[in-house]
Amino acid sequence: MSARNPFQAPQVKSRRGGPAKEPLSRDAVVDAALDLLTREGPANMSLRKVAAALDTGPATLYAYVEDVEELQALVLDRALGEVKTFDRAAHDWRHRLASLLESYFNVLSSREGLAQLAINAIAVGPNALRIIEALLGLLDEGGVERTAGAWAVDLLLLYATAVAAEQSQRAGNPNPLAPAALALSAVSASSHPRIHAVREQLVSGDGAARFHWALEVLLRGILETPRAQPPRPAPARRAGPAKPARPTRRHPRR
Amino acid sequence: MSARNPFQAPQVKSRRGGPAKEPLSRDAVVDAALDLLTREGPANMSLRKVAAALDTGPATLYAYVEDVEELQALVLDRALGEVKTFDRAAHDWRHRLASLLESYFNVLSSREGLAQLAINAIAVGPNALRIIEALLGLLDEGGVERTAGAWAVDLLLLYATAVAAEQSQRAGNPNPLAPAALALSAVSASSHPRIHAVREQLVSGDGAARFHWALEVLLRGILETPRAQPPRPAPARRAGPAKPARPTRRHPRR
DNA sequence: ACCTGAACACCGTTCAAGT
DNA sequence: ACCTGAACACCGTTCAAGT
Repeated sequence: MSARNPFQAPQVKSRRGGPAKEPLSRDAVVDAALDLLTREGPANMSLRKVAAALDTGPATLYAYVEDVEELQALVLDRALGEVKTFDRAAHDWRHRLASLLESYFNVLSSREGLAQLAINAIAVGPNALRIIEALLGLLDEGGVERTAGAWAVDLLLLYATAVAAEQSQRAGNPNPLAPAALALSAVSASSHPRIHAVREQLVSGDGAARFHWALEVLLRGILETPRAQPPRPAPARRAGPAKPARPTRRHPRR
Repeated sequence: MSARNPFQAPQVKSRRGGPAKEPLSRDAVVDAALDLLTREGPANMSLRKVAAALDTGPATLYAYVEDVEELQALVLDRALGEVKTFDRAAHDWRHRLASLLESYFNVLSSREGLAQLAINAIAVGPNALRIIEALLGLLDEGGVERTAGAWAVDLLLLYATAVAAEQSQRAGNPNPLAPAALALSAVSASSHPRIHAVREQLVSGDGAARFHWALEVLLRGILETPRAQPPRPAPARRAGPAKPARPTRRHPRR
């Protein structure tokens, strides 16, 4: 808070590139940071570099931002502004949900280091809220019960975030299949036969196919898994065993 | 520092605690680092602190370790040695799988910062391989097809790791429900009605119930979701919307 | 009162000099 | 040949002095 009103400026002063100083603001700091992240990568989004980009000393930023963690959270949410929370082309709720998560995933993947920010900061900025609200709505439309919906949103975002982070950190390495793939391809067939047998798939590059498969996995599971505590009025007994309710499942094949 | 030991006898090199030098080794470095992580937290597992704990200068460690990233990977795998890959009490493959993932989750949660390491490093050390091999075996036992099994292992570990990281970083904050819960509880009912309705569950503390619910979601989904591309020779048509054509760069590298 | 240069207490990594 | 102190190029954060 204490957000200096951005309209309060006396006059416009050449804004781009020029070293001419303009009054700082929280927004300007976040803009500069996201800009730096986009153009120069995550290693260059330090407070000092951001300050330098704004042509001031590192101490100055502390007037607008509590600490570096807060700056990162603000940058993340600013970037999440690009996530499209609805897709007017898709009418089926499942497709709209897939489309939303894909947009989220793509935005996180669009800048190196952004996904890493999303993992470290629990996103609760205005844009994160917009995304969560939309996801809850879609799941509700799909008939998912409320609490399960809340947990499901967490699970879906966790997954999309983690995959984005995993892939983008691979992107950081010059060699796309650097040490991990190398180690896996070297696994001996005798000591680890199953890994050996699927060593290709474990590191497989086809991110899109995997992403859609996992989304399908998550949605099916979410639609079919009731919470441990069934929604019927419980008897006098206290709330419950930590253990999952009995599987009750046939063994589906294929 | 560098308190020269007055007892600096050319004696046997008393191994614990004493500043008497013993020959370093990669193992000793990893041990010291894990020890530091366990006792002093992730912020204190810097190369410099590890070197200091071993009573030497920071440059010395580079004889045993490529860089800090490698050290972190080694520490992670050392810690993963504690994961129990089989549980003789449980006979059902589902329970054994749940038990294994729980053990993995518990180990990552046992030291602050460990889960964070697991997210950043793609785990391919010997203990990670042991865990992956065991998971592949369990899924095979459950009738999951090979490639789906490989993807499923990735998904299951990703989830367990992400949850551990999410929770442990909450643990870092003095107030367990610090800024995230606060922000969520403040969400207005009019602008975000669905979030408002489930604001409790979104941040809900009952980690165990959620973990089991999610595991159930993942397993059901995995068992019931065939891969997008059926194993028959595909016709000319493409399977999906097929996101971006990947760069296909093939630099020999290194 | 506000702003910020300089200082503080750290990093990871490199290198040349000492043994 | 090996080891490592010192140096280099960075961090985030604090504070006192200057305007």
